[in-house]
Amino acid sequence: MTETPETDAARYDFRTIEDRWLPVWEERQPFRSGKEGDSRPTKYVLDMFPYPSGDLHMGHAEAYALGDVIARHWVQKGFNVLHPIGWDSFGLPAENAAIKRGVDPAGWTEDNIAQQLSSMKRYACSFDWDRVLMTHRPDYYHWNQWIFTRLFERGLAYRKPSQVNWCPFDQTVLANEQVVDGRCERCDTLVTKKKLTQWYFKVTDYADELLDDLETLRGAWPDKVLAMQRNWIGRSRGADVEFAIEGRDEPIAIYTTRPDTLHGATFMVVAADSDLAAELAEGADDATRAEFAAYVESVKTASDIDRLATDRPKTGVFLQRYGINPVNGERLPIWASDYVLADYGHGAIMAVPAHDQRDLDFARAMDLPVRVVLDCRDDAGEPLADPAESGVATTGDGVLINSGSLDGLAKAEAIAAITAELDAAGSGHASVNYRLRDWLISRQRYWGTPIPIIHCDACGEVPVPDDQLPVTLPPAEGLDLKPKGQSPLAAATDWVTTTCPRCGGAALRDTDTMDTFVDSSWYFLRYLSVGKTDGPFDVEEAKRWAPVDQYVGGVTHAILHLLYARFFTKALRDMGMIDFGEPFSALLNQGMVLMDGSAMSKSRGNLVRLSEQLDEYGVDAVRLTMAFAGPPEDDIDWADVSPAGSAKFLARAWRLARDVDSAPGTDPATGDVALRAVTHRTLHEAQELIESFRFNVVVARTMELVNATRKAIDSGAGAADPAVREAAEAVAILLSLFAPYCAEDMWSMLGHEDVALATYPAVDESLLVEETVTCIVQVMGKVRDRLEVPPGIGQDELRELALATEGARRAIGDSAIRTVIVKAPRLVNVVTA
RNA sequence: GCCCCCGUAGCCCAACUGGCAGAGGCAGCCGACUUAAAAUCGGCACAGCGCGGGUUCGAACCCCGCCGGGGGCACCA
Repeated sequence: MTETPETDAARYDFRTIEDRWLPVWEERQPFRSGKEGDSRPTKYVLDMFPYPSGDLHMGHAEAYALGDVIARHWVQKGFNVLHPIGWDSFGLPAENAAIKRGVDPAGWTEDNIAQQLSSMKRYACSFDWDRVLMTHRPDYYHWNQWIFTRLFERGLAYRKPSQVNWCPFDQTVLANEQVVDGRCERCDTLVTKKKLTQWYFKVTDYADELLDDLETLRGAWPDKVLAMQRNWIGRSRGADVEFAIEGRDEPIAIYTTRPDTLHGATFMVVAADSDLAAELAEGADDATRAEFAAYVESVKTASDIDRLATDRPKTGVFLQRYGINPVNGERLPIWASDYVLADYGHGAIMAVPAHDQRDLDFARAMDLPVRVVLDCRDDAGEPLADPAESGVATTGDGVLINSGSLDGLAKAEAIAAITAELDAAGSGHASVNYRLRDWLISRQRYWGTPIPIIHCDACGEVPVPDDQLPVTLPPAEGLDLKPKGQSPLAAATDWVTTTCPRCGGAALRDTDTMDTFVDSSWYFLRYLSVGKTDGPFDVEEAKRWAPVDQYVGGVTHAILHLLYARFFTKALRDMGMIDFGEPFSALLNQGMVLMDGSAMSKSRGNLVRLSEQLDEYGVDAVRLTMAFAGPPEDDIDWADVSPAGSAKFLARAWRLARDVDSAPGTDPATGDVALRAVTHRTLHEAQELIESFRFNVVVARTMELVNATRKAIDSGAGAADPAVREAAEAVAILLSLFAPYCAEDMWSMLGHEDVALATYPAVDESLLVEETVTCIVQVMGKVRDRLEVPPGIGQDELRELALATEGARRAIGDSAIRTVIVKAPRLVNVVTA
């Protein structure tokens, strides 16, 4: 071991630098955004807020690194940037931790928040620390309750009994969105069905708008997310058709997207678990009733397990009842089956086995007739095989046959014709259906927002008056939080027992809590007025800042959270509280951080701890690695990237600032032109690259600039050249987006303060024009020569120069020239005969 | 089954949206400095763009068809 010749101060050491600047930033708070009299134009950059389960992990590190690049860039571009953070702090993990360790969920949550907050500060996130919110605090969920009440008043929050998704492990209901592959999103338990009366938000009222407004986000949101939202809403157009039922006064309505195939209906199917099926079975004989009852029982217990299996054989029960086809008076047997869903359309269908695969499968299983009413052809114009024989339904467009007045028509015409016919006859009409269901928000859990409703025997559901909000959670102490099918709040007798706000009589509080997605559906508005006590947010502040200009977060929320936030935004708009209908004008989805090809997990043994990476390579190197790894949407495999390489680069950049040997404020105009050109080209390009999220390329360009500057110092203009200072300052400013500590230290060595607030340097356009450009000379598309030409060269002049080149002449030889393509100043292509 | 996205050096990734396949980095190799090493500085090599057709003067880029990988939805009538 020998002494290093350099002193500490002359050597890049991330630990020293982090220790130096963290307290300074803590003191200066450069990212406070609510200052009085700030006339800069506004930008709202939002990172999805974290759930406080443990410390920050690599995924957070990526998300916040990328969000920070955007926020910091807009600050340097002269915007008043709002970049807040908070915690999505209600939810099952806190409750489960509480059950497991016997601690208070509130304490557990607050501890984790404190730890994450401190990690965020170390990570140099450019958050405005004056605007922090936490959804588990009464001053936040107060306004969940207030908004709930407004939705209730408008009929957008309502209670209904229905078959709900039930997680037997967590002992709570789940939204459709929280059921993944038939399993509970949280605990992976198979989900079953249960009939319960629950609270819903009427998202379906906005189905059309939620779908149509996606158009306005095209280009600003990832196509993938738009497609997923479109899919989820699942609008389908078709017709409702009424079938008279023998022995029943009322007809049954069915929904179909193919009313043109009405003549091909050979039976009807109702959802086995629907009220309609039960009612129809009631009118059948004893044997049928018994068979039906047994079938329904088997469907209920096994449905979600079996639904996972594809190509499951069709099952069902003939109800011994008949419907009448309105177009031809035929008697159609009515079956009950689980392949028809109770909560889509009318829970009943007409079955056209020839032209619907599911109906055909059922028909073949039950030996029901198949009637072809479409003449379908393959690409060669040959008729397709008879579905009854082949087992393959012909679901294409085809031409109608065996269909009375529709014969000879194509699909679209036939649909129009039959819809008009049904309409005239009063037995049907065009109709629209959605895959989207209303949002079930009731949860039988403790750690959430109490639903602000009082149940009164005399008055029914009575909302808690605004002046009695918030309805705060009773202390967890003494309550058994273990899942038991009923909310733990029900056991808080003193809390539950109350009086009716309307009649003053004895009444009970609703004991369910809200889905935590309610919390995150409007939090972006609460940031604008975190301390406000007389409303959820200030309308004027919303006008000033919202909607969010740039939202950054994981694609895991592509459906749930974004759809709900969009719904809330539209509802709040209709209440007159905001004047826009879409919450997030632009969306960036970062990828995941993997290790060795798969998601990190302790059990898999491939967990990379953020804190350890930060200790080993420093905050800056980790952040830079996140940005440099590739396009932000791509997953990063931590095994493929090199935080050590990033650290090395940062040291190299840092040494530029150390080596600069000219005074601050030196006019760069007299500096080395070649280096200046590189600097200005980099600054010019970087802006566009950042604004199109190509951060990896920005870093690469910055590396080039560092290399060019190093070269200028060592073997060119020298450390005292003004261009070297200009370049080093540009490096510091660009690097501040990715590596704030290193950049701040460089900036300080260069004689300045607060690199985060430094103005993005003006690009000197004159330095961007190149003296000469290389023109490639092709013959028949192959490169044969090159020319150095002025960028403004004319087409004709360039053609002549190119034709005269040695390479071109040799390649052309004796051939006649047919055409010469000239794209001045970069290319000439000679086409020979 | 349906719908999206992606295949460029050993690896991560660029390519002015149709014009010289290579910017940057990792790993590798060589050299300078060093007694030696680390650090640093300088240099080098490596793919013909998943495959096959088509359009074009010209295709990594556009079109068609395959192959491979990833993701979403999935009995929604």
